[in-house]
Amino acid sequence: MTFRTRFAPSPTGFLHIGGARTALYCWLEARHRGGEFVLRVEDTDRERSTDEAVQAILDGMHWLGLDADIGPIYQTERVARYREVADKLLAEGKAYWAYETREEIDAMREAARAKGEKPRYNGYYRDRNEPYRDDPNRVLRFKNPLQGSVVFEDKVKGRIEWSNSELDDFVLMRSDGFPTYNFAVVVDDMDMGITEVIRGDDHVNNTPRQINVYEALGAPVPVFAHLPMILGADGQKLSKRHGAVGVMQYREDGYLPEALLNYLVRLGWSHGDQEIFSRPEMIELFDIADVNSSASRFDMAKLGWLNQQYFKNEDPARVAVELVWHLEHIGIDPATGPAPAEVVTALADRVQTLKEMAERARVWYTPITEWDEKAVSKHLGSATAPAVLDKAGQKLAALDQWTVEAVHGVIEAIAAELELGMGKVAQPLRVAMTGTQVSPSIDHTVYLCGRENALARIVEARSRCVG
RNA sequence: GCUCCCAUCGUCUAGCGGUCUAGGACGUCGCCCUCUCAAGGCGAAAACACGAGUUCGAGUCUCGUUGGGAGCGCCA
Repeated sequence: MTFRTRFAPSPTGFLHIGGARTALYCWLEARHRGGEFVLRVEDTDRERSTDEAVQAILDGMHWLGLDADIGPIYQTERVARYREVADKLLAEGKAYWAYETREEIDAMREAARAKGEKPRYNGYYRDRNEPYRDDPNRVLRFKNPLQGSVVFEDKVKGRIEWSNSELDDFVLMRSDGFPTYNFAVVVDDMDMGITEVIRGDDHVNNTPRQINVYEALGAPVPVFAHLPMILGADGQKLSKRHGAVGVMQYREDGYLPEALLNYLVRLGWSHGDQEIFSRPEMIELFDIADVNSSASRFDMAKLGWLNQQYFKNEDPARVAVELVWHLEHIGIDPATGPAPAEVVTALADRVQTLKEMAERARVWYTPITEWDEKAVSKHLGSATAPAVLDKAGQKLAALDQWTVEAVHGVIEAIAAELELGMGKVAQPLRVAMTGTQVSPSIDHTVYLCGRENALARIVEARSRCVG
């Protein structure tokens, strides 16, 4: 039997951070065990499912590189199959029709709650053997065992036991003829040969009833692994207000998919003291059984740090591909300035997101529009600034080759000839090149401007000198 | 209310009865380096929720308390 996991999102919104981690763990577990990864879209809620959401999920998975071996499979396309299985359960006396109205069900629950009991369906039609009626309220309910308990060994939570007396006869098929989640998942996981179910721990409560359905169907019960939640930085459930955004938002915000994945894999899982994991390493080392059983919080600061680690260690050409996307996103034409890979090299240790990187790269692609007053008065207003700029203009114009090293040599020569410290040379030049007093090392800053541009900016800055 | 789950530095975690005067990472703070900003180096502060057991010995096992969370739908 092939090892098989599945990721089964419902398309009622984008792929959020918790879903992304679940998808990652399913994907890793399948890869690690040499099995297959199935993507199944749980769209039986016709009210809330949208095509846009389906697309958003697909886009998110693609961006993260979590490719499925099988799927996407859509549940709505399998309705005939659910009806078939439902009929079988009905024929075998393992399910029955019930005819209560929603109001009656609500009243039933309220009454139970009032008595301090768990709100449940009371099984009124369970043993009545009433003939089938074509009632608009009719639903098919599962005959849950009355006695005993359900026990399963969760791969992350450990042994969980549930008394059948806690479970009621839940709905298998709704009055509209569509299956409920608890029924559809079982049929699907059975049909698709899923051997390991990895999902959020908000499903732990559903597991016992699902196991009962597997058993009623005579199907093998898969192994379960329930992942703890990911909370917001404040320890509260992720909401629209703090961080419950789609993974594609992380792209917009300037994070590399490899950094997000690395962050996510370490959130709830670890391998000794290791923090950085390449994709092959994750596949090799990941084991769902090593996942922590407690909830964790999402920490943007650490994500930022990791993102920067990738800026520093990945091939600049790779990061440049993403940078170009961001440059274009803010209206900069990468063709109007230095090679993006060189920008990556210059800014890698200075920013944590591609968004910042693109913003800070702006000076090399577009003319300076704003001059920081303080910077100008402090560094262009000094007594030595004019001489520095004049010399820089001459020497840079005379350079044989325009390289970072050559530019660096010019700057050192100026400092030596004028008998000035590096600060006295670098700062006026920095203001000339950028209009501000903050930028990467001065040689890179000048180099990235390009000779023509650098010389023009020196002229412009010279005119702003006091003397 | 009922059922289930969870509990080590601010955060992510290591720890699978003795090697824990609890380790690493992010963040924070200090120092160094330094052309700005960073990055980097060095160092510091910082945690076993509480209470009973079991045991020669408990962060590690058991129970309880407290505190979080999830579920109790013809949502998934």
